[in-house]
Amino acid sequence: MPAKRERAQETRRRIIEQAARAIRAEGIERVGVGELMGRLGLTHGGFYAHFSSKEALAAEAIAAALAEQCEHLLAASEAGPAALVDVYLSRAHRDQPEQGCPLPAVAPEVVHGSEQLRHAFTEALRGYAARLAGRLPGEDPAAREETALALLSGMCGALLISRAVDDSALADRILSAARAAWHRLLAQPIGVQSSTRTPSGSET
Amino acid sequence: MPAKRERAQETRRRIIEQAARAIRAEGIERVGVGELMGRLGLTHGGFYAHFSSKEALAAEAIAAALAEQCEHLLAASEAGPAALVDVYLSRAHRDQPEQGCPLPAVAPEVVHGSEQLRHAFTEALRGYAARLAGRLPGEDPAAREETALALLSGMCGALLISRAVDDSALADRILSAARAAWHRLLAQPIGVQSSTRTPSGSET
DNA sequence: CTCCTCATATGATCATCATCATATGATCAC
DNA sequence: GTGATCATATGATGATGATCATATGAGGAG
Repeated sequence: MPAKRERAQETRRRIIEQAARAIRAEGIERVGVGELMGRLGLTHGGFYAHFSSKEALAAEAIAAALAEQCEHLLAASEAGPAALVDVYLSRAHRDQPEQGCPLPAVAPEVVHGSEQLRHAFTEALRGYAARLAGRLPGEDPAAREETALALLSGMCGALLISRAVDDSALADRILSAARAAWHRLLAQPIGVQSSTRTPSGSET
Repeated sequence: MPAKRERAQETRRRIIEQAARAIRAEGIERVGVGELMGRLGLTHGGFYAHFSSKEALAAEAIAAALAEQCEHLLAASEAGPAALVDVYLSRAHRDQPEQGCPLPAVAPEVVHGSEQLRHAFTEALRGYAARLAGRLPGEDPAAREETALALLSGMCGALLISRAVDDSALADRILSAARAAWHRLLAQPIGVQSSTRTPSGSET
């Protein structure tokens, strides 16, 4: 009975895909199981044939969204780290959360989530930062990874606040200010802590 | 009948104060009206004598929390902008969200909140950034305000991700990496956009 | 052709929660 | 002291939503 099983797997995949979009746009808690299934032309009942709980789905959806966003950023960063910043902190990214980075939408909910959810989030983030680090300037791989963590979390915050704000002019200023800051920072690699080393590498 | 009215005003104040703490620790949606009143030794019924809705309370509580945190940061920044960064991105701040900055906890919920809530948030944030800007290095007031926006949103993101993560070592790395990044940035003022001006001022 | 299996649907159930309607009981005016 | 007033309490109500129990119906096996 391969046909049936394939169909089920395909449904499962579609649920994750849809959840990955919905969660980024609305957050985990605001997306109901029934609503999610409804968007796929299904009903709520079948959900638990695929996932043990809503949180289990959330964990998979977050990982999927992070991986997708990571690919997107890696592609953008082929033009250099400045391009990466510009893509992340763009108005397009701010205004299309369902296609973008899941961090701003889900991080606050992960804080209060189950152990399982937090672990899935952590591992996905680790991979995200590690891959991004390869695109950053600097010689020391450890320092590049620190930079990646600071950059990701920092840009995530700017995007989040920019989305929360009422006034579009202020929202734009937040984005452009953050872009300027990170452009500066990436122009020279960051040493660990406050120890200032001899700066060396510059662009990719 | 002043005694009665004073009592009611005092109760109202206590509700806001308690909400400001609870919201920072758990987010708006996770804090129920009944639970909140219960923590004050009251019951849920009287709530609507003080506030027209839960969101109205949230708007006031967020503004109160932002103002409180602003005072705290201003005090810390008397030792210079680096101290401000160190206080915000400290483990203590990460581990005591109910006493700290409301941005990481509430921003994601504000994004999907009512117009009223978003507006209250925006105005409070504007004041927060403006006051902080006074403590930042640089000659141009406009540029200092840009820096304040980038700094606030960026640090908020680092704190948020640090709280979400499972692994305390990784959480600490996020904080220290962000500290290093912002120390660097504040060592020289940021120009607007990517236009590079002649850097001038340095520390406080 | 008939039965079985499994993916999905239908229809509870149970909990949580914001909100409102009404009751109570203390404080204040007279 | 006695009645009015208002802050707070008690007790619905209605909505939402996760989860589960059971039904259905289309494949595939014999």
